[in-house]
Amino acid sequence: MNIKDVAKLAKVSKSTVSRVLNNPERVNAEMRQRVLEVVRETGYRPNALAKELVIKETRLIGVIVPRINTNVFADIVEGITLRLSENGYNVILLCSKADEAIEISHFEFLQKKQVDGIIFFPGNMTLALRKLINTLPTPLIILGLDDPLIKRSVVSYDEYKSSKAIVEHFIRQGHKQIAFIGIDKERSPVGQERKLGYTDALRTHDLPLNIDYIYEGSFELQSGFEGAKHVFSKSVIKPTAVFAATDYLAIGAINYLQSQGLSIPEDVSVAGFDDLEISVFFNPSITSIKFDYFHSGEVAAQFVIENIQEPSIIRKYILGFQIINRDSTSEL
Amino acid sequence: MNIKDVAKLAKVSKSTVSRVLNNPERVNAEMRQRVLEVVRETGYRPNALAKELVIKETRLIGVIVPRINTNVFADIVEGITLRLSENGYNVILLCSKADEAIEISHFEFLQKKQVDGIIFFPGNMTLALRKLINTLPTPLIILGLDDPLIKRSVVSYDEYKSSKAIVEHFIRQGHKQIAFIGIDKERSPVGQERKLGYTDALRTHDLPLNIDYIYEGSFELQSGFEGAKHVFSKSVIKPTAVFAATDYLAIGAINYLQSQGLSIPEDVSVAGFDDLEISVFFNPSITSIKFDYFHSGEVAAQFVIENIQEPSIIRKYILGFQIINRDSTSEL
DNA sequence: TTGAAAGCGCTAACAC
DNA sequence: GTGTTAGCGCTTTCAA
Repeated sequence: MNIKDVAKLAKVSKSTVSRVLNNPERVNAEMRQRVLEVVRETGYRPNALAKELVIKETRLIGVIVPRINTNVFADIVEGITLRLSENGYNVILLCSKADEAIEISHFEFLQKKQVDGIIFFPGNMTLALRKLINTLPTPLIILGLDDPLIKRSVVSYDEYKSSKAIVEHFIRQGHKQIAFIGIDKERSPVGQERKLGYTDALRTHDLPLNIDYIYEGSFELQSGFEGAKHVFSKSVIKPTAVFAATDYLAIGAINYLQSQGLSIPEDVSVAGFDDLEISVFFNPSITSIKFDYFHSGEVAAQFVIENIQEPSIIRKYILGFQIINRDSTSEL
Repeated sequence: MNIKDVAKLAKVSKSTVSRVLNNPERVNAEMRQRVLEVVRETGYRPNALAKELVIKETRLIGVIVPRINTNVFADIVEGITLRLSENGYNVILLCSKADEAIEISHFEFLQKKQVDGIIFFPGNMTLALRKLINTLPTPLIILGLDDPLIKRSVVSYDEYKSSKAIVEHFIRQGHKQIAFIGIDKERSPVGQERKLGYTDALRTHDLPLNIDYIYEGSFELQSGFEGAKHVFSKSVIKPTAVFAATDYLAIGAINYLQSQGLSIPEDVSVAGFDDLEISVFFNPSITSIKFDYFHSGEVAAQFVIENIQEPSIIRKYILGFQIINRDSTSEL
């Protein structure tokens, strides 16, 4: 069933059917009725491929993320999807596993598919990727990473500032021995930003940087456990506070510390990052940094729509954060 | 830049360019080199819309889910996405908010977009939806709900059997006063299945059904708290065990019980459902039912691919479950 | 207002 | 092996 068949059945031309579907006001009521009747009876669905080939607009946005099933990415993707659909756009979702080769092939795929725009959360930034991003003819929004050499709108998270803020929060509470359980450079650039916030906070407040206080592993809960074990067995003077680069890591760390008979926060304060839904119900409830990831997805969606209409606009949006002070941390 | 431009630059015909890109072995090496050279230099990307209009295959699968940012759906979507992309398919992701009208409009959208297949996780099943599902010309896989009147391949979760199993686990441990904290009928059909497993387990073992032991609310943590409060304030004889229909609800319930000075599991055993990543690290670690949602997504992907090749095949896959016995439950 | 015809960028017979 | 041509299903001038 195509437009020609409908036209025949309604005894009108293809053009008229097309008009009824796209500019109904431009066709007189009687014919319009005839056509709509046929459309209803036959269940005719206009072929979007053919239409889009002509109008050069697919109303499709490509979304490239390293993963989907983590709180952060799932929130972002839902924010993007909902906001886009409010504006008549839909999402082709692509998972990159933070692998550059996959990312590049996704870009090629999306170009072929003629998407109207792309929202990209890079794993790591490389030369090849940066070049690709700067030369791609498609509207493109970068998520999570503000590279000065990239001329695109960006939605980023102030990993550095927020990390620094929570470490300074510890310092204000009188802590001087502060450990950091983070994420490997190789695994994510995010880990480095959060680490830098930590080291700079110490430096700013003239506290020594103790290499034994730093552990960098993976995102997994287990890595938080390992990290705390590492830090607390290695160091001579034990830390009084631990900044974990995610709430999962914080929970893992708390588990280790409690298994060693330490009380949180009486013996050690522990803070996390990302404020999981369960963090408030954990025992002790976890002090954390909260970003509204869902909203960042909405903003990215807004940006890409804006860029489709006005490609020259470059915006930078840095998502605000909150320190949520709970029972896992206390004054020294 | 289109195929005609490339042809001109390479001094060959459009067909030759097309062949180089789709059946390179059918064109001699010299011309192939010339064409590939031009493609590389110009960065030409063939327009997939035009191609797909001819070959009638988009290699796109529509995925309709109620939400994205919950552990369950995020896992499913990632499973689908990864498995599909291994097979050269990609995903258009649509969020329905479990709203029938939105679901129906998504189906229409996907038909127009000429997707090769659809994977659909319905909110609730209605007459209109069932009819649509049975008549849609597109290969379609149903997720999460095995309706006897639907003639499609299905991937489902044995909510009933698993719920019954965990309640029977309680019964084997000597519990007789078992409460249920579930989810409103209106919110999700899943809630009812889990409740049925609960009531049937009691019935099977000749235990009385006490209406005061049942609370049905939302998915939220807070609802678990409220549920426990409700059950424990209302009942004369207090329950010795609580089956919560999700781990979030279990955590909420545990929080309430602990706030009342009760020890878990000494005073009350609490079991959850879905085995969140944090459940093992919670204090006490939570007894739960584990489904491999990621894998269910992979299976759905497999089914839809199979249906594209062989539309007549109808398969039913019921995902297995495991009871994970941890510290939140014990013998009476 | 309506219809005829050209064209979007590609593939696939078919003839050479 | 290569080019010519028709056609996929739609929109959009243009003329009537």
